[in-house]
Amino acid sequence: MIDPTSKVPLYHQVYETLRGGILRGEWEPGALLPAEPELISQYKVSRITIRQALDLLSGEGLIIRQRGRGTFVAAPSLEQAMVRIVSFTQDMEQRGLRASTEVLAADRIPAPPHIAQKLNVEPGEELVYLERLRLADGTPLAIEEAHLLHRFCPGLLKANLQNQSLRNHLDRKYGIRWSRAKQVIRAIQAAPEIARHLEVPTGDPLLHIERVSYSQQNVPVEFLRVYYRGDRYSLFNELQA
Amino acid sequence: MIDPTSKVPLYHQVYETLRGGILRGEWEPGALLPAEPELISQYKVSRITIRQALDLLSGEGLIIRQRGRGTFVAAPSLEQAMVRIVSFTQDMEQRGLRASTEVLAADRIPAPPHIAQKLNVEPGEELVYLERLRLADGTPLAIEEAHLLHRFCPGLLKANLQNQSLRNHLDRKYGIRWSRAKQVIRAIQAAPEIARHLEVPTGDPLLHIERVSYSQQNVPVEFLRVYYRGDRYSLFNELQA
DNA sequence: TAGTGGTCTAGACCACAAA
DNA sequence: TTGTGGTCTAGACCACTAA
Repeated sequence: MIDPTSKVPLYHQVYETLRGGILRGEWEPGALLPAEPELISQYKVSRITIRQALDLLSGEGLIIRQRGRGTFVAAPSLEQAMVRIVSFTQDMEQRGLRASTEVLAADRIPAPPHIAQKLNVEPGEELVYLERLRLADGTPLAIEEAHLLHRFCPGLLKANLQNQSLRNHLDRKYGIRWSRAKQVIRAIQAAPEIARHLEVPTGDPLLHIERVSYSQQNVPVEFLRVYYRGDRYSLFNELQA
Repeated sequence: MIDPTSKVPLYHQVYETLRGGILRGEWEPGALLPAEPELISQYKVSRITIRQALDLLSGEGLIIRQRGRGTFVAAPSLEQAMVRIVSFTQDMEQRGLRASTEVLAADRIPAPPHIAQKLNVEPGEELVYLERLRLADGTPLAIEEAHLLHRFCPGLLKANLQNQSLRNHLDRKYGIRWSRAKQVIRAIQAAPEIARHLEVPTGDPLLHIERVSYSQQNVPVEFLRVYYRGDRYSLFNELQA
């Protein structure tokens, strides 16, 4: 499973392997991971290398290590929505809600200047514009306006995005996976159009997030605007000294 | 400087020492830290131990390591406000604004049930209540309502908190330092009283943060509510895949 | 007592940056 | 070429947990 001749560091290969297993759900939350000596013989690397991989997982909050007991898979937490790129569906699951989606608009548009700038392309570059209403337990919770660089995902509009996650589709059809994203969080008033879709009065407070997502090649590919109903959505995080 | 007989791990002592130096500003942002071999001879520990300390600092974003060049002190970023416990003054500095404060209320009150619960004490326990208007470049930006457990900071109300940071005062007089904090971020409407102080219309959107801060003994000591003007304040952060 | 993760060491080779 | 940080090893002792 681990390739010692690869240019990817061994500890990172171990990390990716374990991380994949955890995210794919091969171990339930709370499950005991193999002990360090077992991982050593399984992957044929030294203890320090194994521990380097576990350190990464622990730093991400994916595992919990307890001296004398073992290493456990952590339960996904609400705080992950502020640290990790999480899909709407995953986010809702963690909150104990059922997610559904309604596509409001799907078009090809030329990039307006301010969006072109965030995506680091020329104004007028062709974008895929996707506007979706996100519901939690059947009630409107958020509106997402995605702007994707068309040249990275031609033909995306032909896909059925009502029932299929955009994230999976980008991965499977175009090989696009996010590596990281930067976002800005604000409180704003609901514009009439948005308010109507979210079924709140115009002017109600919304939690607004603007996010630029970068592909694994570290290229900005998506500019996303999300409007969450202020009365139904909040963010959690933990700060360090 | 490093005590090998201490029960605190060596790497953590090195980490604390370097971290303190960086936070106290002994190195300017962008400054070159001593190279690893130098730290080894300086602290008389092995390279792995030094690197363990540097890994922590790097994970916090306090340093940037570049192969072949060296290790540099990172410039404080706006994103730190979402990862680290940052004072209002520090936050404003990073945004290029001048911070000032007006004390609106300072009292001793019995803990209301919902606050008592967050602080893990009985309702009625005595609290120090401190309401402050925070200004940026002379204009109202936020209102902070702090609730502190009185028994940890008796006599706090006698202090001059107009010109002195609460954080420094708690540290110097009571030995209270925050180790971590949990917070919830929401978008809400400005209530009339808050709106008046912030000089915005009632009902305007505010970014609202509720935070419980834990002392180094891991005891919740402060419950804080902050109301930021939505038009003048936003949060930044970076997400990982 | 046996097994777990936590800490620490000395030493090695590598890739990258700068002079 | 020199010095930097990046990776990796084998081996050791310790503290904690659970049986």
